[in-house]
Amino acid sequence: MAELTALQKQYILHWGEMGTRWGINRTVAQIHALLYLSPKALPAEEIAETLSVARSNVSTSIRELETRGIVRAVHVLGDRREHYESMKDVWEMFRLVIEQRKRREIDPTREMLRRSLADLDPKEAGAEYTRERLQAMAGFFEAVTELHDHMKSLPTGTVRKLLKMGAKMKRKPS
Amino acid sequence: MAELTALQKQYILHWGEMGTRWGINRTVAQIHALLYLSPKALPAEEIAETLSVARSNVSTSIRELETRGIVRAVHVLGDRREHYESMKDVWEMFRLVIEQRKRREIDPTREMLRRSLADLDPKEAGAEYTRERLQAMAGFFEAVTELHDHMKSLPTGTVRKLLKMGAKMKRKPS
DNA sequence: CTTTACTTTCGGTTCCTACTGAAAGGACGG
DNA sequence: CCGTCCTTTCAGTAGGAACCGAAAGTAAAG
Repeated sequence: MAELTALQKQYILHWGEMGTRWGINRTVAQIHALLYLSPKALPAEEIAETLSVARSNVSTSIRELETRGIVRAVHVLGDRREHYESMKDVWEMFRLVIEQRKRREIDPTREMLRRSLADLDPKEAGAEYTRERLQAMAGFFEAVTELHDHMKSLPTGTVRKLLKMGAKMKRKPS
Repeated sequence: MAELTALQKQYILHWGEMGTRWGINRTVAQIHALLYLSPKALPAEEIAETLSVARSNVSTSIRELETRGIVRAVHVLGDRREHYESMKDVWEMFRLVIEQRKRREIDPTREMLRRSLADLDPKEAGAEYTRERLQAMAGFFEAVTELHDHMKSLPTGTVRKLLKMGAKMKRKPS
């Protein structure tokens, strides 16, 4: 994996670029792409060389990927260095990512909305209208949460099926 | 709406903060929050004052919200200024956002993966493994796209129902 | 046609995040 | 217990996005 094929380069660059659009650090995303394509675990040193980034940068990035649970360290006999490998199950990977994203992007707002609705003083000017708006918004966040909670308890395969089913449901929408 | 209640302030600040986590500009998100809570359309000037941001900043932000289709200008009799109001249907709003997000975050990768799989030279070193990885990844992106395409053709109410159904499906997963 | 009210564009500044290189911090082998 | 190998931490820097205020642009009113 020391030498990258044109295709691998393209994939890694693209993934890095997309990462930024998903709010993920470019280097982090690139490292993930590299590890995902690599048949064997790689030491940090090699990652740094292959991607031409500072060794320290690799360290912090790997750390983030580890916390997210999509990269882990493995040990190779006769080598003192840590080697890193990416999770290969794509569906499971995105399940993780989505769960984390929900925690960061959905839950806080859902709670804020609940609190707001509880705190809302009916005597306040325009309380009527405000309540209406907040409730509409809260409805959405509650629904998303509910759906997510059900899905996360299912194994990967089932989720895949569920998506397929949802796709078919179009035909008899009633 | 010139004077904000504590609750409204809280909502606007929170929404702005969340915006940054969703990759949306803080000011843009705040303006949206303000308009969403406002019973009547507001002129840019008033938005700027209420949020304490530069008038020009409001201009560009409003523009972005307009392009996304979640804010529009309306005219008030006897007033030369443009007044802006937010879309109030939350579900429709997120449908828009998700669609745009998909265009930016899913489609390009899906295409890249297709191209890569087409270009993949079987004689290349490790082509076997690379193909396997790419295919797994592509499978996910194709599934997401398929699901989205079906959903976007449905009216808001149906999507809401669909989500509810998905939630129930847990009980008989077969 | 000119004035006035309003909006947008644009160059410069500020702020924030990502990245580097150097130094400090483990841990293993001898 | 010292030296070596590897990893992490940290302060400083560079690059980019957001924001401001001034200037230019547009359109309605008189």
